[in-house]
Amino acid sequence: MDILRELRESGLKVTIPRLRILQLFQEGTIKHLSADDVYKLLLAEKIDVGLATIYRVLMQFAEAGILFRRHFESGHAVFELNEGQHHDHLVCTGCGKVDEFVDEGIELRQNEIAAERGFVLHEHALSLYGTCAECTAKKIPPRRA
Amino acid sequence: MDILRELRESGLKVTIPRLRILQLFQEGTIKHLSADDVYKLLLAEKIDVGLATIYRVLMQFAEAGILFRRHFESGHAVFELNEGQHHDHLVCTGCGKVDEFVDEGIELRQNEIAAERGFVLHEHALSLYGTCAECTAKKIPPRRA
DNA sequence: CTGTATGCAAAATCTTTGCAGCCTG
DNA sequence: CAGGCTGCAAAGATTTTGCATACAG
Repeated sequence: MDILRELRESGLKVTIPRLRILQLFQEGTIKHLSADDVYKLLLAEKIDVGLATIYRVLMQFAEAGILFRRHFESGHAVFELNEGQHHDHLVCTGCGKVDEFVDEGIELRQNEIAAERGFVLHEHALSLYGTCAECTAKKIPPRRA
Repeated sequence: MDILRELRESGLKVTIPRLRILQLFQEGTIKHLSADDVYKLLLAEKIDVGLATIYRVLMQFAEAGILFRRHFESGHAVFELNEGQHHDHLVCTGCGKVDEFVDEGIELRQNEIAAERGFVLHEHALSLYGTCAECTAKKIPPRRA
């Protein structure tokens, strides 16, 4: 199993919480999960786990490069699988849906801008906030800033 | 005074805390301030103010469109003056310095991307994280994710 | 005067840490 | 069997809310 290898290569012991958490992300049903989301999902599976463990595991996964930690405007962190391919986010403020995209042109300009200012870029986050087609149809108003 | 008008137009009474907070941002010495930054600055000015008031005022200013509320990777919110001109951020993870930029090409692509997906865009945030020239010279390593 | 705004303290969130015992390798 | 891992509870950090009093208009 590929999950096992990923854990071992990070020097992490294979435990029930780690396995289940990683599986949750790899299933891909919901790509962006907060610590609390994960907690609730595991409890629903009758897995006896503490929130503290979730936070510790998510942090370790992020440090190991297995997951990314994102901060949308929500005030709390959400995690998503690192699938190699970098991408940016399009967040619907109506229903919370998160869409992903990549744009080569934008990536290039970012590097140019950083270079012009003498910055060595090691990460970037582009998030677009809007109302998706369904929410527009339902006339759900843009969330206030 | 222009500050007074801005407050009155938002239907907010002109009080010492509001005046001082708005002045802090308009002075522009530091463009991005957290609630706690503002609190400390006001205390240093011998102004008797509570943290709760700062949060309330910052929130009201953000709702009135006077300030923007940003979430960089720090886990807490920072505010900056709404100077009309939209811009994005280049954050140094070494010293915390925040640089600003605008790129017409990126703006255009963002709108196209949103349109392609049926989103009505009402906001976006692009933050580049890197190491600035000075920190690179001092060999300050990129902060871990 | 009237309704807002404020300071203080308590509560609510989200996240991290300490600790004794459990489990993987 | 040793060291890492876990759950629980407590502590931290940031932000919000309740309430009586103070102040702007």
